Amino acid sequence: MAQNDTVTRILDTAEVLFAERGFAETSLRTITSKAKVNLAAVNYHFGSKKSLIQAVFARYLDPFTERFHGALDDLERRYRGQAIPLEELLETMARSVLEVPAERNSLKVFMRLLGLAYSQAQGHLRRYIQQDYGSVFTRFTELIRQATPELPDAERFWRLHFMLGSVIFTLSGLDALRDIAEKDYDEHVTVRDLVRRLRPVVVAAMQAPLPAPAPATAQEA
Amino acid sequence: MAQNDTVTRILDTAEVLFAERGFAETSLRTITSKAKVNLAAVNYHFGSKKSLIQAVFARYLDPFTERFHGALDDLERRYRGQAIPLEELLETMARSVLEVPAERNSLKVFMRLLGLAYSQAQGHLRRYIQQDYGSVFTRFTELIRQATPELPDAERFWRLHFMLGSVIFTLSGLDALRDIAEKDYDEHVTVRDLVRRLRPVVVAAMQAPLPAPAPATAQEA
DNA sequence: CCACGTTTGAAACAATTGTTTATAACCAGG
DNA sequence: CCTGGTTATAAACAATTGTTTCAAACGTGG
Repeated sequence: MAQNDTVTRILDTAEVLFAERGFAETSLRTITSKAKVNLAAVNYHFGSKKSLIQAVFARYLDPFTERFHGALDDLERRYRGQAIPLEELLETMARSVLEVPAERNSLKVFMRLLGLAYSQAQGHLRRYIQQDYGSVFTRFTELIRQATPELPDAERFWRLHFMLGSVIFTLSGLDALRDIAEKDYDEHVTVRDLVRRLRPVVVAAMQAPLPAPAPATAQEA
Repeated sequence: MAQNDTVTRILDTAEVLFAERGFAETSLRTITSKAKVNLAAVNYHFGSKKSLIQAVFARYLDPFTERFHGALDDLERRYRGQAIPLEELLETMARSVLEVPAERNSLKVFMRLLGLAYSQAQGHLRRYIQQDYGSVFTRFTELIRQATPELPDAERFWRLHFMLGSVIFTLSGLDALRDIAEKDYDEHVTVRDLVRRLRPVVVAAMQAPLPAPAPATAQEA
């Protein structure tokens, strides 16, 4: 029934095609023909291509934010006011991300979509995500702030984005990188492997010594 | 003269438009009209849109690889056979990247283009870059290998890409992130500032402790 | 000055895009 | 049964895309 439903058939097909070809490079005709659905169905059910893209994201992000909020609730309850250790916070986020595909498609697709959203020029997508799902991120960063009181606010901001870049970049480009890695080293790596490898790196990065202060150059005030 | 030359006018306009809107989202008509050049000029001088894109990259990457190779030559000469320290290698790479805009446009545009190239689905662009400019990267990673003998090869491979992600992600999304950072914290941050902030983070990440070995899960051999 | 290869110009091309329209099929509730 | 709103279908739409064509303009070597 869910499989035969036109709406979910469109979403299922669209998310895969978007992930492997990008948004602009995926036409509605490609989606509808592969989904065995009439072309007009997209505009009928979603209104426009743009809305379809957002719907694809919502289907991933809604379960994720719910889980993540719940996990953070648990954490705060357990630590009741005390600062939650950095490792716990990162661990919780990783666990929440890894749990998403239980309700949806592969985690690989999800990360690829996220990567596309952030690299999208102009950034209507990033703005949409920020607007509808920014609150979890805000809550998370605030907890990170309490876990790393020694870091200046600006420094923490940038380091968080450094790490966000590591995660999104490697996980969204996983297929291409895996090909290289498999050829050069034996290993067949999974998303979970990468998350495991990311953990100590992220912790070390957040706890790295502060950079040398900016040198006063001639062209600056 | 260089300014009046049709070819360079096309390239100058294209790289800016590509950087701020993406490749698929930038039409040849937008480029040629903004460059005050006839529409057919692109196909006449470059053959196709695809070739134009590659030409835009070549104009950045050619000077970069030349400088970078030269800088690595200097380093190897100075250390004559001994392993070059990690910090030196990173410092050299950063300096080479920062020097590029001296010959070309802004560094911001360069990083944005790199980010787009890597996030491009399918990845013909990534393949083109790898094919024509992969040798410098290979040389660099070999030196990194000698500088971090304690790291398993696969681990170093992934950590390098983690860091590549940090750099490309933050620097290519600089404009959007800067807006947030400026609002929340005072600072007006430049690319050079980010590179300075990246240094200790990258070093710490590369030297982080090894991850816990992969747990033997049920579905794995 | 003329002739010839190079570059520019305006127009047309064929293909593809997202979206809309009008009609048909469906499928419940009276 | 049939009637009314919901969904599916095929066709057309208008706009935009990259590319090609062919004639005009250019500029340089004879």
